[in-house]
Amino acid sequence: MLKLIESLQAAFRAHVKSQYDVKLDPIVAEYPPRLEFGELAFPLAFELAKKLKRKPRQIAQEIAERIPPIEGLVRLEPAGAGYLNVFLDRWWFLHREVKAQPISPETGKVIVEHTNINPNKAAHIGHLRNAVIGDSFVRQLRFLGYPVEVQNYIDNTGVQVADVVTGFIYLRKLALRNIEQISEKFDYYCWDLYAEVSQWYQSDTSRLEFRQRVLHEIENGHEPTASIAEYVSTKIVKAHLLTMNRIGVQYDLLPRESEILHLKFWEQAFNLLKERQAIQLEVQGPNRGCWVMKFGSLETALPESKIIVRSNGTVTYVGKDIAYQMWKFGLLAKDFGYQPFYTYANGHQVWMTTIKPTPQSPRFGSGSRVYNVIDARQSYLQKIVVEGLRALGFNQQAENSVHFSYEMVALSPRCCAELGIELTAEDAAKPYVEVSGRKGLGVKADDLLDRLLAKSREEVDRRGNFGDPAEASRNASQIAVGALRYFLARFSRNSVIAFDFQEALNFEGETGPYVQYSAVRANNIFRKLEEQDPNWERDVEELLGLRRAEDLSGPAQALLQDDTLWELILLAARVSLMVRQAVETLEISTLAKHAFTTAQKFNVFYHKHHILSEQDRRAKCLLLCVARKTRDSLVQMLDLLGIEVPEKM
RNA sequence: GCGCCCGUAGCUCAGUUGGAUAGAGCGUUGGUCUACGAAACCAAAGGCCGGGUGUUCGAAUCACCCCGGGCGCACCA
Repeated sequence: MLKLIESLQAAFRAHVKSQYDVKLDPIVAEYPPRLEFGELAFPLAFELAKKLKRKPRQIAQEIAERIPPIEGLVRLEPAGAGYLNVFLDRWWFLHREVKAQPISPETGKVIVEHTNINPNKAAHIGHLRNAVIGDSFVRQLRFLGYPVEVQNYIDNTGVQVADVVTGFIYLRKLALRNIEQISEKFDYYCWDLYAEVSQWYQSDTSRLEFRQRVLHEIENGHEPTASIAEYVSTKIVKAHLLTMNRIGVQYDLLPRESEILHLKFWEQAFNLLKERQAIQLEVQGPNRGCWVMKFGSLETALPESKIIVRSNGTVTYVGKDIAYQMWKFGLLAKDFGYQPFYTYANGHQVWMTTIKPTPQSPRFGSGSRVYNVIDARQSYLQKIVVEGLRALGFNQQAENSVHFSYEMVALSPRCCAELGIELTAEDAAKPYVEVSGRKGLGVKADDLLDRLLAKSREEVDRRGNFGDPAEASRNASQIAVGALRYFLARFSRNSVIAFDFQEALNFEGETGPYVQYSAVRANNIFRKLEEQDPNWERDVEELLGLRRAEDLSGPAQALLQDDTLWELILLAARVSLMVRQAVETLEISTLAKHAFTTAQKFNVFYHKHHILSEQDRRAKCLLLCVARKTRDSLVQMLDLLGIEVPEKM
């Protein structure tokens, strides 16, 4: 499809240049709203009309009449106020498109950072959105041929971990060996403890001193605090990996803040920042004694400034983030040590940073493009990180630092009621409530998954497709994951999701299971066919060997004119263009939508044409050809969304 | 106060870097099961695209101004 569009654009560009001496760029191609307007439409006559001061319709007419014939077109038609509508030779197009088109590999490593959950409590629904967006994006980049490295940053020395550690030591008064014996789900236990500690501070703010002490002890490796912090954060990171693995999300590397500190990444970045005068020491004013970064254009009133190093000499989060971002681009001349952390059931290994390197570790970092999947609330800080790179003179790296921003997941009022959450009057008045770990307010990822699983298992059992409970369970899990991942992918990234169980637990209509079901139906056709006629592929190949549409049988020729089939071919042909668009605009939902539309059209096709009972051999092969192409593109799109196709549904 | 984002059918959302008659799903009403399984399909009802002004051959889309809502703007992360 892309090739066809490019050749049409070239033909139009050349024609317009020679006939009107006008250079048009770009030449926009559109998909007409209805098939009666053709397969592609070019509004270029509108552009020309402006330059030539003539009526667009007249120009469109003229071009349609005078342009030399183009391969693959049946006709070119002026329409509406001045469109040029393209009508394709269906057999010619189907012929080319049915063959899978290889994608050439790209060079330059892409680093995608996502998930980044504080290792102090269970993952919640907001983290799931991050991971689903990040992982789908990674899959799409890989589809386009990019080498991708997935990083999940672990802030194991921050306030949030310190809070839970404070809770263990000062509130629960537990030693490490007691903590190790906690039998309940550890991330859930910490979820409650974290909320409890926050309350505990609130009722007596002098208790915040405990937090300060703990924070300090973690940074300096003071025992037993440091070991407790290490135990807690590592155990929770493991829990997060398992939760995310349930929905098919895996990582390559877990870079930890502790190594950024201990390997003195910051020191080196700090020296460079000073050397290149990207930051200045404030000698007066409220920020006296701090190193600050100033940015913003000088023409506008006040330049903004951000504290990078506090007056007590410690570095802020943004400072550490600048150092980390520099490392990602290979600008730091330092590197982490790496150790294997966990091996997934599929054999893939996640590595974690350490101080001492493991001899044969893979190479990480040194990307040429970096995407940080972080929610929109951190836009300001992400902007500062990029400004930091710019201030250091790394303009190219600044250009290649992309904040993949998306909106948060909030809780709908109904959802809060269902969870038994009592809201303050202020919160109750809002259209939705922000998730808050500190308040213990939110839907835990594993809970949601369990509920989805229970519901899909019920559906699976009702249908009685499986004798083996293990198979039924696997099937139910694939469907539950499909529902969840599709639900989180279908919203455009700038819209806040007001989470609602009823919607998330739905398996009908615009949902993951709907798309999965279409793919399963398509597979069923081929499974049955395999029993009836194991040599069917030979017949289909023979059909595709026919050069001219006239060689098809009468019924097959008639089918070629059926828009139901034709639409499916067109949708399938657009898949790689959709992926490209999704990646360029950072909009995963584009692909989710396309998958749904394809599934919808397939279901129409499925109802209209009963393939296996088709008597005409050529017609049957044509139907099979369309069904196979559609199935392949559905499977492909689902895979790019991280959704598996169940065996039965 | 400043900055970013959102406002489209009863509800939840799409709307292809300005294009043809604004589309889905849920919900509602009424139809379709002889199994390539109905987790599906068909049909109906439902819209001053928050309001206004402008730019344009053309605006849900762009600009400006309002109105309503969300989120940021720490020597927290």
